Amino acid sequence: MSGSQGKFGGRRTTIYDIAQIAGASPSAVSAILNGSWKKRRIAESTAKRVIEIAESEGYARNLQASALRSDRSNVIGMIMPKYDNRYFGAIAEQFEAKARARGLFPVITCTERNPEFEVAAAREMIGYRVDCIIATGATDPDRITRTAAAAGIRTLNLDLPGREAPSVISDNYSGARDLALLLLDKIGPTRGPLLFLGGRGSDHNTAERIRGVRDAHEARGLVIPDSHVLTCGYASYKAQRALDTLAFDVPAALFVNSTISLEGVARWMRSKGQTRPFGCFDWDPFAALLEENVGMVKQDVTALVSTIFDRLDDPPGQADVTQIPCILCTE
Amino acid sequence: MSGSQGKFGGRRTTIYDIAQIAGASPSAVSAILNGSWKKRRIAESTAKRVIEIAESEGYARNLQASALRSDRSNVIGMIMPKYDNRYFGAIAEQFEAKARARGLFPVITCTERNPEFEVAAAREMIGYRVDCIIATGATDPDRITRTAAAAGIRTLNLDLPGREAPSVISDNYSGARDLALLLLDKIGPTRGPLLFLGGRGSDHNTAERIRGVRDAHEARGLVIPDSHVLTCGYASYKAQRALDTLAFDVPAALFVNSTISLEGVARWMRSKGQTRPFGCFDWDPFAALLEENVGMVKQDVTALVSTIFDRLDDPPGQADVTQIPCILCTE
DNA sequence: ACAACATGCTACATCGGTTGAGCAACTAGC
DNA sequence: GCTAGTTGCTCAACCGATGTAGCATGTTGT
Repeated sequence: MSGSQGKFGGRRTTIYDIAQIAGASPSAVSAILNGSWKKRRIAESTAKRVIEIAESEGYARNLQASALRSDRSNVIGMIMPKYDNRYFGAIAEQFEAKARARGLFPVITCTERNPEFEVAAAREMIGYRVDCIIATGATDPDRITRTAAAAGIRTLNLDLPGREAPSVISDNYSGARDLALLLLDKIGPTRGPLLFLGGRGSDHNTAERIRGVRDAHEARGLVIPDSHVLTCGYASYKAQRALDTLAFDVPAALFVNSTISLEGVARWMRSKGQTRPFGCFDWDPFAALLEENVGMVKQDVTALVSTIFDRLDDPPGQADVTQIPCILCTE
Repeated sequence: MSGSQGKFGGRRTTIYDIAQIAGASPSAVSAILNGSWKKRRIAESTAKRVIEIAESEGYARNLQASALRSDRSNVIGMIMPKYDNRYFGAIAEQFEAKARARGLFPVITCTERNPEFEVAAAREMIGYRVDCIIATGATDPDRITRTAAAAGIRTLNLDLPGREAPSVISDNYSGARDLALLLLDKIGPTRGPLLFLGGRGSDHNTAERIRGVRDAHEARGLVIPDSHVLTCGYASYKAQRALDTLAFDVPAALFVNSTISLEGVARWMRSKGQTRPFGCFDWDPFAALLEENVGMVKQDVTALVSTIFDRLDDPPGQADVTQIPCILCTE
C-alpha cells in the first residue's frame, strides 16, 4: 500500500508514450498539452482525446526539457535575507501569489544578509535560467545585477535600492520623520533627543531613516547628536548589547530600526527592569501590543510587491527608484 | 552602463563555446566542469585551462539541460502553509541551510492551507523533477504522496503526519500536557477548566494536543468539557470572534493552539479590557513578553529538520512517525 | 620488435519537449 | 479539370549537458 507505484520511479510518462496511445505524433501531443494547439490547427477532437489520455496516465510535462528547448523557464526568483520577521514573510507570500497569478513559478532563497551567499544564490538561479531575479533587501544588489546581466537575466531591487536596476522601496525618510515626530511629541520637547537603534549605517534605508529622524528633531528645535545614532547591525543581541554598554543614560524614548532590533530592546527592558517608550520602523502584531509601544511604521507590502511586478513589463535598461509610502500604526 | 551585456541576453556561454576556446571537446569540458574529470582520465593541465576559461567567460552550467540528461535535478522541494509566523519561518531557514549543505537546491512554496494548492504545488514540483518533496503542515499529505509517487518521486511529511510516507512531527501530546499542567497549577485547582482555543479539530496535532490537555485536567482531578474546546481554525480573527461570541464567561486561563490564534486572543483582551493568563503551543519572541503569558511551547525546529534530512537517506516504502520533544519556555 | 597496457582525449546517441517547414487530403472557385 | 486555399497533421532539427564506447598515442615488458 505504501511506496508502491512503479518500483523505482518506473519511468515517467512522456509525450511519446501518450502519442503512441493516442495514435498521434509527439509534436501534436506537445502542442496540445502546452496549449499552443489552436495556433497549430489541430482538431478539437484530437485535442480532447489526447488531454484525456494525459490525465488518465498522470502525465506531468518535464519542465526542464520544456525550458531547455524554448529558452523560457517561467521561473521567477527572489533573493531575500531572512524569513524571521513579518515583513519578509509577508513579502514572500505576496511574491508567490503574484508570481502564480502571472503563470510564473516562484523560487525564493534566503541568504542570511551575506553578500557571498547572495551572489551564490544568483548564480544558482542563473543555472536554472530563471526569467528574472528580484533582489530583496540585498546587501549588494548591484553585484547581483551584474552577475545576472552577464547571463542575460534582468534583475529588480526590492526594499533596498541599487544603481544598476530598477528599484522599488519604501519612503523611508517620510515614514521615519513622522514616527520620530510622534515620539518627540509624546515625551515632550524637553526630554529629547531620541536614541536611534539598529540597522547598518551603510545601508540606504537606514541612512534615509536617520535623515528623517534628524529632520524631525530639527522641526522641534532639537539636534540628535551622533552619539545617539547606534547603527549596531540587525541582530537582536547586538541591540541589547548596545544598550547594555551605553556610555550615557538611555534617552527618554527609542527609535528602533527593525523588529529584530526591537527584540533586543525588549529583552534589555526586561532584564534591567527599565522601560522606555519606543517607536519602531517595522511592524509585528505582538510587538504592537507591548505597553511601551508608541507607534510602528508598517511598510506597504502589497503595494511594494505589485509595483515590482508592474516593473517586470517595462523595457530593460532603466535604474529608477520608486518610493512607496509607509503606513504609521499607532495604538 | 546599465542593461549592457550582449543586448538581449546575448546568448549564454555553453560548454561548446568553452570547448572551442580551449581547443578541447565538449565532453571533456563537461566532465571538467562538473567535477567528474578525475574519474575520466583528463590531464590536470587541461582541466585547469578549461576551468580558467569558464571562469573568465562567466560560464554558468545550464542546470535544466544537466538535469534533463542525468535525470537528477538536485532540487528538493518543500510545501508549507504560510510564512507568517516564526515556526514556519524557522523551518524554511533551516530547510534551506540543510539542503544547501547537502548540495541540493531548495525550493519552497506556500499553499495557504489549501489542499488544492498543495496538490497543484506538488504537480509543479514534479514538473521540475525534484528529487524529493517535503510536505510541511500539509492538510492532506497522503494526496501529495500519491501524486508524487505516481511520478516516482518520494515525499516526507513534516509537522503533520501522513499514513503513506515517513513523518517527523513534534511530540504534541507531552508538550500540551506539560503546558496545561503549568497553567492549571498557576491559576490553582479551583479555577479550572481551561479554554482550549484554535486549530482544526480534524488535524492530528490539534487532536493530540487536546488529548494532552484533557489528561492534564484529569491529573488535577478536573474535566475539560467539550464546550471548552474551541477548534475554530487558525486565522486570528476566528479566535477573536470565538471569544467575543462565547456563550459563557471566558475561563480563568487559556490554552492557545498557535501564535496566529494568539493574535486574536491578544486583540480580544485589548478590545474588551479583559485579561487572562494564557499558554500557547507555539513560540514568538514578542508574544513571550506579554504580561499574561505563562508559558510557550517551542517546537524544536533544528531537530525536526535535521531528522527529516536523515530520513532522506533510508530506503523508501516506509511510513513511520518520528516524534520530537518540544521545549517549554516559561518566563 | 611486438604485444599489453595505460593515458588522454573525442564521437555520438541521448534526455523530453518545441517549432518551422512541409505534406497529404479535401473543398472552392472558375 | 486544374489551381488555390484550407485543414489537420507529421518530420526532423534543435536546446545544452552527459557518459559510454572507442581511438590514437606513449610506455613498458620480454
